[in-house]
Amino acid sequence: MTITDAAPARLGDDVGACSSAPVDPCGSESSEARIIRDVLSRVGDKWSLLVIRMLHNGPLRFTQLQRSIDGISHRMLTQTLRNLERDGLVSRTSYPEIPPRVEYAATDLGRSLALPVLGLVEWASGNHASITDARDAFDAARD
Amino acid sequence: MTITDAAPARLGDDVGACSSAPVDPCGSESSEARIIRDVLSRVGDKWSLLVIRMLHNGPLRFTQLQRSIDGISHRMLTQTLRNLERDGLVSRTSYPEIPPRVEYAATDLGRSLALPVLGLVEWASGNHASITDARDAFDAARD
DNA sequence: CTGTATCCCAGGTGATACTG
DNA sequence: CAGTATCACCTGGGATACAG
Repeated sequence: MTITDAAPARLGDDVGACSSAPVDPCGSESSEARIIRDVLSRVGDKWSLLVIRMLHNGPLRFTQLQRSIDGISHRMLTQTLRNLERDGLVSRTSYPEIPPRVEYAATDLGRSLALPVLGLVEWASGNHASITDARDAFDAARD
Repeated sequence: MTITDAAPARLGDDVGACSSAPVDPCGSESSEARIIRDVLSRVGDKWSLLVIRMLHNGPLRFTQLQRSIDGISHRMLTQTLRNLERDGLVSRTSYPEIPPRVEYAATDLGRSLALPVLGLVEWASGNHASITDARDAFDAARD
């Protein structure tokens, strides 16, 4: 986990903090980077988190999800659900009735993901204003 | 997600679905959804988190960052740094020397963001295997 | 060294129509 | 109701050249 690995010691060390090693230069950097990007490409798309979040309180049907998530298209909801199902974050239960009924629910893995995600949401809620202000200031200073 | 070169920062563009109620339309739902998407579009792009992470231990120069982050292009590093600076997550200090020297550092806001982000990274590290397994199983069952 | 501008392509996403 | 396929668009992002 974490960030404790290939950290170059501040300024001054100048060139090539890791230029001597013939193999695996810079240690496990790219490995962690890959994990970060991996989780982001999974959860960082436009809709996944919103779906995860909606399913956190209990199963929902396709149409219920579509109504709950403002702006999501039919196609993207299907696609998002497929990816989440594929990654074991959401389960799909189909009832062979007429008309068909399908319920989606968060798996344990999906619910465990919701925890750190909520941390991020909390940060976003708390610092949303700071970001907006900073952005306005930056744009204003750029005239 | 939105990192357009000179984007005029579109904020509340998610209207449409809830147009009837005169007060607090759609409840707090769409508001939270907007915040989630907002933070994700900021941090969920391909490079921002990696930059934030590299700057967590101390300031770095442009070239140091480029060498540290595997695969990032000149253009995207500039662009990512501008966006982070604009949002108050990174500070930029230019020393009028020859050749020019510019140092980037995480702001307090940037560092505070790193915390929940690390939670996500930790989750990713811990559950990476589960996801991969689930995916393999899903793909195998689909033959 | 740092930053900007241009060209260009792959991929994500919406609209729409069709099937079970 | 739920899912799939097709098309068309737009944006992210790499390569490259140029400027300060």
